[in-house]
Amino acid sequence: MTDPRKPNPARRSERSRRAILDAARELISELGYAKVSIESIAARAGVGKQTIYRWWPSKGAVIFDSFLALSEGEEGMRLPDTGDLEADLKTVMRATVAEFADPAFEAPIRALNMEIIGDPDLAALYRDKLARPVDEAKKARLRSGQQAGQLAADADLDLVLEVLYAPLHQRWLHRSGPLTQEYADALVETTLRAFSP
Amino acid sequence: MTDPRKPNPARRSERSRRAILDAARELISELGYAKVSIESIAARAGVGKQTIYRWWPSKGAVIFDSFLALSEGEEGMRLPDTGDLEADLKTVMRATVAEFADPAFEAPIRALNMEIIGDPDLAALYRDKLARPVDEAKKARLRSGQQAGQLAADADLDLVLEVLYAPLHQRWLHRSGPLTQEYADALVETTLRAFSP
Amino acid sequence: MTDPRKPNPARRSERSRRAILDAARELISELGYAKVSIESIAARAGVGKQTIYRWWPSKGAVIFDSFLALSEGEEGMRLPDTGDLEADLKTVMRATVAEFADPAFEAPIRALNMEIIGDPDLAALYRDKLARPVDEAKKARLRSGQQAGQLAADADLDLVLEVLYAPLHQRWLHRSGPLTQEYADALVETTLRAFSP
Amino acid sequence: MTDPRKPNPARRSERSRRAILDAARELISELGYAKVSIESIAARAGVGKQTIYRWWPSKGAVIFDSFLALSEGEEGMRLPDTGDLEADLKTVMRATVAEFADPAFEAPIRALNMEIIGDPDLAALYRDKLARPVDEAKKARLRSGQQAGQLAADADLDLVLEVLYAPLHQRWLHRSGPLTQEYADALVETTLRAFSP
DNA sequence: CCGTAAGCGAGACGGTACGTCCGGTCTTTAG
DNA sequence: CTAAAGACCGGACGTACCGTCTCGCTTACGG
Repeated sequence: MTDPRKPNPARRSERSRRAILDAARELISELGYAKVSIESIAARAGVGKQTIYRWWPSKGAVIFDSFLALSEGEEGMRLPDTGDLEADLKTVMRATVAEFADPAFEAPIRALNMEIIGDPDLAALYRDKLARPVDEAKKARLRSGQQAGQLAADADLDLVLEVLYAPLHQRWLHRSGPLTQEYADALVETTLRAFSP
Repeated sequence: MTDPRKPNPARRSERSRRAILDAARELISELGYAKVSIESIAARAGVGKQTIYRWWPSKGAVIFDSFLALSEGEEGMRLPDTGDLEADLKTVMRATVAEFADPAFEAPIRALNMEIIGDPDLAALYRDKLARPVDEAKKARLRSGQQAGQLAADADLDLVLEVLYAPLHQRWLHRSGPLTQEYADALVETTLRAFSP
Repeated sequence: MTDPRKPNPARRSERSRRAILDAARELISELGYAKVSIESIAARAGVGKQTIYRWWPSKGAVIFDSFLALSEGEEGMRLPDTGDLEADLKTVMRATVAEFADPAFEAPIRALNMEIIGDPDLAALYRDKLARPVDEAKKARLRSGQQAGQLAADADLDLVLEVLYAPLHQRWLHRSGPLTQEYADALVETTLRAFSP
Repeated sequence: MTDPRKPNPARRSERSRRAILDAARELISELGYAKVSIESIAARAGVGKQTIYRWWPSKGAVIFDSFLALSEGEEGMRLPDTGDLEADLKTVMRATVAEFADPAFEAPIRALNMEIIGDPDLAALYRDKLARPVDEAKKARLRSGQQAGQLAADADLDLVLEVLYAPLHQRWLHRSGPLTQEYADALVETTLRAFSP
């Protein structure tokens, strides 16, 4: 017996769903998170407000889903593995730095982060759907390095990831310092020293 | 010639200022950042809305100031220095972990972080008024450890601080893992190994 | 060739029709006209909204029909004819007063009147289907009185009916005075005096 | 001690009040009662919705007040008194017929009547503020006729008014017959015959 | 020491957006 | 092919706050 108050997902309009997620992403890029309203998303998407409220519990959830939709195809994500862990990590970290520097990415990702910080449910969803797959790919590369003797065999890979990425992420979030390639390199070197065999 | 539109700070009512900052902090603790409105702050403080708008440019600024007011007396902050850098850092990190675990601190600090992430001006203010003094105290202890040969002489102390604190901060912000004393210890050990002489 | 947009009455579900009309009357009694929506009628009747829109052009039409259904059997309506016109009219008028006093009748009839006032089409339908049969029965009794010399031979019976009923109806609609049996009697007496031979 | 939830009438903006009442009357004339929304009134008046909700409990109340505002100046209403009651009443009744024929009056008055029928509070207000003054003026003329021996000395003037006006009013409300000057005359003659000395 | 200009509480104002309800249309599935 | 179910677009509802704007009223200078 299903709860009659819940909408029936089978009848959901795919056209509307896409229009809403697209509109959400566009508006966030154009106006910034705070100035985007559910009304403006509905208007831009050519959709009734109720259609948004029927399927999402909050503005944050819509925005979150608009990100999820973006990264839908990237299932089999894989990091470079040249055999040189330090070089590979630097490549990846520099790419992350570049991403943060791109204003088209900046605004929406920042908006997503604000949402996540304030909403535990969204945070959990974020970890499951967006962060974990990426982290697993990174840990796969780290494990490969571990087997190659470039990392301590007993290193806690989650901790390694945090030491590697958290400083970068924090600098970006708080704008507390420049995000340069040198900084990315320094973080890689520091992390590898900390977890050297 | 003074601008007639700018209020005269000399006439400012200290009673109102305190009432507003207190009300802001209380409401944030009770309701969380998002549900606190300027109107509710004014009502709780027994103050006209205009009195808030006269002295603060935004809700974020009020909340920020309410924090500033708290840490006003702590000017001469000083970290313990027993000569054992690792032990001292663990003491401090464990204290930070305890702070994050206290729900009375949690909500307001989280609110402050959300504000800072979204508002560059506030972020700058935060760094100057709140973060820098604390960081300087921490760096002073690190420098002392450096002179004692417990840290590489050429270590970039800002980077050390980031490696030490950012993972903890990120875990808390994203609720991506448990904040335990063991975790605090592990971060200290990892950091010291990374920057060992 | 039939118009494909028009539903085929032959296929109409009698079960649904009754359920809708019953639900409409019940809801009007319970909530009053203004608070009854087509959605609530459909829900109460266990019927899709489309089934209502397929067969009725407006909420008013549904409500109107729900009345029509009630008075379906009363085709051969007939007023008492004891030979004493005044006595017979008083009997009928007192019955009308009693009807208006019954709250179970009050709400729906009031709703019907509001609909009729605002919608000329409905008003025409009302006159044809509901008012005329009753009025004809009344005029039959008046005509009988006319032949008995209790009413002027040239009296306009439509006018007589209006003078007799309109004051009562207006008092009820506007709640501008008490609806008592004395009042009913007074109207009969007044009318008979006005149209005495 | 005043109820703090009630707005302070002293601060009320006269400009807004007039703009709202004017907009309401205009829109009713243009669109009819059912199609006028509070939002459209607010928009037309250049006023925030809250300003309407602050001072009126319902759409009906606004529309009612817009009528009240119209008849504000007509305090000392007085009917013609030529000494010939029948002639004077015919003059007045014909004027009423003409009013009902004017489409500019028709729509708003009809709207007002629908409101009154459905809302007892509004009905009471209507009787006190709009109907009573007019009725008193009419009764004054009737009383004068009574003293001149043109009306039975013991006639209940309220009843006289009802017999005189209710048929006309009902015909108009239900559109159940033509509103002609002959009809007006017939009503006057009928009424005077019913209440002749 | 007194007028006057400021800050103050209160709260009305024009607005924007909220989240809900319903109108009327359209689509899917079952019978 | 009808009917139920219910999603859809649209738009009004009544509420909450926004930031601005008077109101009187204290309160503290400055002539």
